[in-house]
Amino acid sequence: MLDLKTVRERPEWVEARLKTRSGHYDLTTFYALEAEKRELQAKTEKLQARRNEISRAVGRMKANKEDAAELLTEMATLGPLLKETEGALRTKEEDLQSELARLPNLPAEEVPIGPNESGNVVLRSWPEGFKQTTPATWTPLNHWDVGERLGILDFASAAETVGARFTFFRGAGARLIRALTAFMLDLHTLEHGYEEILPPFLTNKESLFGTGQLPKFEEDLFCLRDEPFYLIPTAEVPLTNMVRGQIIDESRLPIKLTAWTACFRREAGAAGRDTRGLIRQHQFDKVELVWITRPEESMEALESLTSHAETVLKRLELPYRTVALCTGDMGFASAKTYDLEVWLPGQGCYREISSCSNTLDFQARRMKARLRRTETKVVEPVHTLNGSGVAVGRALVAVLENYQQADGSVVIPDALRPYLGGISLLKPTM
RNA sequence: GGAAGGAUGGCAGAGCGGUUGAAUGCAACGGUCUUGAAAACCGUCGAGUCGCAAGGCUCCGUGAGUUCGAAUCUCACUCCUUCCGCCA
Repeated sequence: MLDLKTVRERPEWVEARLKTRSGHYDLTTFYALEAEKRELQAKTEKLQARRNEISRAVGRMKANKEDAAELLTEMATLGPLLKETEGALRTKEEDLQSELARLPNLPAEEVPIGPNESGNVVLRSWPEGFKQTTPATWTPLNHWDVGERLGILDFASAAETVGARFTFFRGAGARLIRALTAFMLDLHTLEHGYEEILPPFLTNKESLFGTGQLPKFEEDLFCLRDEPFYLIPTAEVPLTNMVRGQIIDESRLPIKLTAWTACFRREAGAAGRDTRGLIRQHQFDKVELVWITRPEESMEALESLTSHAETVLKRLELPYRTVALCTGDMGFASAKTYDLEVWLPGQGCYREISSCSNTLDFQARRMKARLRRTETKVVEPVHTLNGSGVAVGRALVAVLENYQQADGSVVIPDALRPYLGGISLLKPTM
């Protein structure tokens, strides 16, 4: 949620910033609503003040056994009028709020301006001097071919029992998912200082509003038929909402949380895209990183958080690059986003494996998550950040494609071996 | 699922329908005292919103109702606690 004051006081700046995003945002109805609302508010409060005055006077007169008939007559007309005005104000406020809630965050000043992903800027690649070459003597396979030959990915069974965009991981495949998850959680908790959380995989409307998935992106979510719950599309939702409604002592910040969860997405707008393989599933595992910070430290925190996600890929020795998303490609709540894209030799391209965002106070305002300054006692919104550290399914894709050998076998990355009970090589079964 | 109780400020915990935005305690902050600290004492101490300001208005789980006036009365809902049943 944008700060109402900023939107009101710097309209041309806000509009210019919004214009750099994809989609167009017209603020004229917003400003009209805002003006009407303030007028109504002034009127309502004047009436309320009078009502309070009268009831105080009536109380005093009754105590003194005086006659309050005249005041009661005034209330007879003022009462209904007030009720009507209050109702109108309330409606207007709701309209205004829902206008405001539909506006995305303003991109930070340093974010490159661009219309879509073509405007993104590659900041760095790892390892340095990495060449996107493929072996001369053999052609790397797609991960789904690698996985099926190893007997660890079973798409057919999933299609049968559930439908498209689901997978059964079998044997070493299931174990690899578990190993990747444990490796990432250990890294973040033991070396990067995060608290591990195991949150609920269901959430409610309020939390989804807090992080910005609702009201605009309902069609991306799975919801239950008989209960008012949604399946989480990312652990960002429960983790960030842990501080919802709270006033946190400045001394307790930053709060750094990590969690493994399954994530559930409708992928409603992605029909026909990435239909094969693990890249775009309705359910996938992800290790998430969330920071709750003081405003002045959030941009630095974004660099740390991103480096923590990068460390996962470095330890797994997976080539990747770090990309600054441009204004046209950023998510709704984000003010600044870095994507990590991992190299997939089987497909000959880089694919997103992590997305790290600073939402500044955008989610905090929606959640009413605030901090209290130690010195001044002033209360102000916290800043929230989130990032994947990293997507587990896509990490498996990257391992399968990068570690495959000419004979169809897959070498287990060193970092994962402690989690795989000594397995160091997966051999094809067919 | 059944029964009972509860929901008030950072926490604890009062609150005859009318200066109660809310006693009291703790915590916190400022000060006095002290070489320093502790203790003691004095003071400050909820959030939001409108306004240049003075000041006004809103908020005691949520919504509706009764009333001139509701934290306080009525109804519905939500959540929490305890007991019973069921259950991974």
